[in-house]
Amino acid sequence: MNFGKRVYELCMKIPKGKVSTYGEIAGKMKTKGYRAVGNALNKNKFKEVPCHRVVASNGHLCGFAGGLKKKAELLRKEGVEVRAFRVDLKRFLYKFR
DNA sequence: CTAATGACCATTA
DNA sequence: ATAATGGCCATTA
Repeated sequence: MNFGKRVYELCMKIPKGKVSTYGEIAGKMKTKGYRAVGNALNKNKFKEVPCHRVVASNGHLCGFAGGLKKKAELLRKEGVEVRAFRVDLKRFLYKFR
């Protein structure tokens, strides 16, 4: 499960109040397995990891193990403006170095 | 090993 | 704007 660990590390690297996309994460890990990234989180569903800060490339919130609603609320609590399960990537997207 | 699934993405209509 | 299609990767059955 080295792959899942990679995603885990990257997710926790996301600062509070910012969000990231599966595409960015996948690109950072030199792979195009966007789906594998989300899959790893879903299967592992680390509760100690801010996986809720990861949204789709279009800024739309995808499924979340535990409740999509919860994910939106969590993001809002962090300071991210969530509108109809959508986030403004222009302002809240954190680009990995 | 093969087939199917999924918290995806981009293109095209 | 939404809908459909093809492609990508890892995990699971």
